[in-house]
Amino acid sequence: MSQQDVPVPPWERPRKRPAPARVPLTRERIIDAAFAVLDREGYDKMSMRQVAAELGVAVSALYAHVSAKDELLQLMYNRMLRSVELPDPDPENWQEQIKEFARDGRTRMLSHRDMARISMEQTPFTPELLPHIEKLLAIFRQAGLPDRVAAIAGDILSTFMDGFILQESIWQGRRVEAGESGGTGDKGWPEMRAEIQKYFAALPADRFPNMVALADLMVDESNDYRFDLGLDIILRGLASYIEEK
Amino acid sequence: MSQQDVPVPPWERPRKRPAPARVPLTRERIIDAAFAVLDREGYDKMSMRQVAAELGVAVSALYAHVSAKDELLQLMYNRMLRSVELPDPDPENWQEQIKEFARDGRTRMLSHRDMARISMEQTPFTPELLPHIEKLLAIFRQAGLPDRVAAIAGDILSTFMDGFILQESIWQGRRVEAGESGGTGDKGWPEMRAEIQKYFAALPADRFPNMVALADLMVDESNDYRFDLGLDIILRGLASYIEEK
DNA sequence: AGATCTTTTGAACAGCGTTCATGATTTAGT
DNA sequence: ACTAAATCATGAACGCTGTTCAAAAGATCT
Repeated sequence: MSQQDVPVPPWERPRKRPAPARVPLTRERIIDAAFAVLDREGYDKMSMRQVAAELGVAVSALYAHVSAKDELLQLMYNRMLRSVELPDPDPENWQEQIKEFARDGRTRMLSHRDMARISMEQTPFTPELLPHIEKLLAIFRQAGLPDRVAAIAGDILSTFMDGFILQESIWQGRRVEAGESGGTGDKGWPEMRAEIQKYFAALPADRFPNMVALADLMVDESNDYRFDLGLDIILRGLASYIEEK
Repeated sequence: MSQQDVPVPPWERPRKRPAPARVPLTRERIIDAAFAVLDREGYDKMSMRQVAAELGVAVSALYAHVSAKDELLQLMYNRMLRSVELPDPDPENWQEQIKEFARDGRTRMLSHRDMARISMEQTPFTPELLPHIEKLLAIFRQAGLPDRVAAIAGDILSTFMDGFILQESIWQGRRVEAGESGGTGDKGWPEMRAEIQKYFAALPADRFPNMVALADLMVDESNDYRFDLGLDIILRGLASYIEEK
């Protein structure tokens, strides 16, 4: 930024050509800007025009590097899981390996606002994903899962992950919306949770006995806890197929 | 339709007022039209303007009955699960009960194009859903699940359902898109599946041994089969908690 | 320095959700 | 039956969206 405001000092110019005056637009820079806008404004407001504005550039300039918004979203998706790495199969610890993979994935997703929305729209079998799918398959197979289960276990898992995180971020989105309108409406997570819990507990007990009874458990637990429990349920289910081989 | 083109015959006019000449716009009619547009054009093209056109009415007329597009989508969502009914808990058959519920839900979703997209955006605890959640809880608890598991079992299940169906419909969407462009590109499901399978099988076997080995199983099975297997995995996982009570 | 090729621009198109004053139509009161 | 009141639908407008394209600007090479 400041590099292009200040003239380049002579002693730092060993290059033949004085380095391009204008920093050229690249895919990488566009993706960076897109993430900046996404994190600041959210998915709904992340328009091409906003991204261009972030770069101080005309909208149409983007289309020289990116064929459409869909492609940009795909690039963002790929960027996000660029550094994902799965361990080699360790049949003793396969459940823990999978859990760690899932938790890491969730952390990645949540590290960018509304990322789950973007992830959901992507085709599940992108070339960048193939190595990860391969490793997942390896882990499942070496754990002893029958092939027909191993073949779709990854599907089930990623479906759960995407779905869970998407729901999670939709909830967060609602909270922000509600907070924007009113002056005192900027209620945080705990307040909102308390409200819902109160609402559940106040339901007519004759028609909703179970909801009233479980109001605490349904709402009070953190998303981390619920995610882990869901993960555990799925892994137990998968494990139950091992003997059948 | 033809009722307003042809003058009303005198012998069929026992009403004081000759029945409103213009059929009044109602929420129900708007929802009907919205579904018509959705099924015909898909989610992306289902605009307020299209819905209004479907009714032969100005766009702004809709806003007298529906506060915003979000509300219309919510109404569509509620309409879809209006007739959902869950059985009373039968602890002997709880797994089969849940499976039937899930299969019925999936059928409903798939009966309207892109319905999963709409469903995903909805808050999970809408008043219309409460009775269903209550019954689900009843089934899970009477089956012997510990409370902390029963409380989020419904969450896990619906997350899986929504996620799975959404992925499913995104795939279908891609297929349609691809089919629209090219003349011979109108490839059906089986052709596409065969292509992907071929692609998997043709991967370098040294780097992707598991994918090559499981190419058939990963792609060849129908969505119904995969959905049922996923369901079974989750139910087995849930069942594994029963003893711990 | 001039010509070539790449990148960026600005304007435009068609469509979107939403609002609002105006005009039409149905309902209610006398 | 005729008028006053309330309801409903309209069309135009605002500000936004993704995307295209001829023209201008910039960098590169001879």
